[in-house]
Amino acid sequence: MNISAASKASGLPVKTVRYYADIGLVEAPSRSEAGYRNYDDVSVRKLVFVRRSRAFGFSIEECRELLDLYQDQDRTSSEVKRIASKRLEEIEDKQRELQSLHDELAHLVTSCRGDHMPNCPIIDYLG
Amino acid sequence: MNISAASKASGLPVKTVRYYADIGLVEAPSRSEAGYRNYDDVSVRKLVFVRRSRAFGFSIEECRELLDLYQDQDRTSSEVKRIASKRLEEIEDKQRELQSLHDELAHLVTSCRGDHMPNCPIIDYLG
DNA sequence: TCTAATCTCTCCAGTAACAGGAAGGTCAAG
DNA sequence: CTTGACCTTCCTGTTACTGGAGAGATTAGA
Repeated sequence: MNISAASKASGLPVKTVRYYADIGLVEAPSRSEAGYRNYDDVSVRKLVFVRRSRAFGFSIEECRELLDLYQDQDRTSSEVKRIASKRLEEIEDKQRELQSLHDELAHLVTSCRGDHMPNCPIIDYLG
Repeated sequence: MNISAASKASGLPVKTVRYYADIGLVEAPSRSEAGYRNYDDVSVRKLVFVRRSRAFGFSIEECRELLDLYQDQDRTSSEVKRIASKRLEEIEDKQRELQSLHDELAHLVTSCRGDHMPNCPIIDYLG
């Protein structure tokens, strides 16, 4: 399987697949005579794993840890849960932050008439 | 007012104040004989304006637009409202995304026992 | 007045996670 | 045999700063 086949199978852009190999996250198991990367099903499964992890917002380093645990038959689920819980807390923090930003900005936008006059509560608030 | 005084007055780090001058966002009105930046109240007000705008998540380019409108006596509030509404929509998009991530991840975390066994629904889901 | 500490300056590098593009080799089809 | 679609590596750019080096300026204290 060359890189574009692996790209399609994993759902990641070719550039990203190559990048993950560069940083030692998911490398192609071998190279062709001409130097082309050869991917197999195992590597593609790892790429998919990383894609899904990234979709949850895990950083590359966290993906590396999760990938290690994925491959470790002696892992404990508590290790996985710790990483996931940490991410969940980050999400909740971000949600609270966005909520307060939203409320404040929505209030300002509502109170702005949005007409041809210069007077604007949004600008007033920022200035 | 030298740069550290402006930093304190605006609530922005010295590095950031210098950076904003570098990119032509908020420049010091003058320089001392030795080349030190001299800030005045007007510039500090602009720095505060940018700090508050950034806190809402406006990009530097949006801050530039908002700052222009701030200083433009002939602005229309509709221009301001358009930019703010755009940002508000981005926030709402992000909120929806985070909400679905949260629900999914929270479900997984809840269903993971977090014990010494390798079996883990989080890993199963990602793999 | 000398000195040491604390400014300030400019310039360069690094961050996260890729994306875009150039230059050049490879492969399959017609 | 050529054409077009691949593949390779390497370099640059993205966002909004932050950290640090090296060097000059200023200020407080002895």
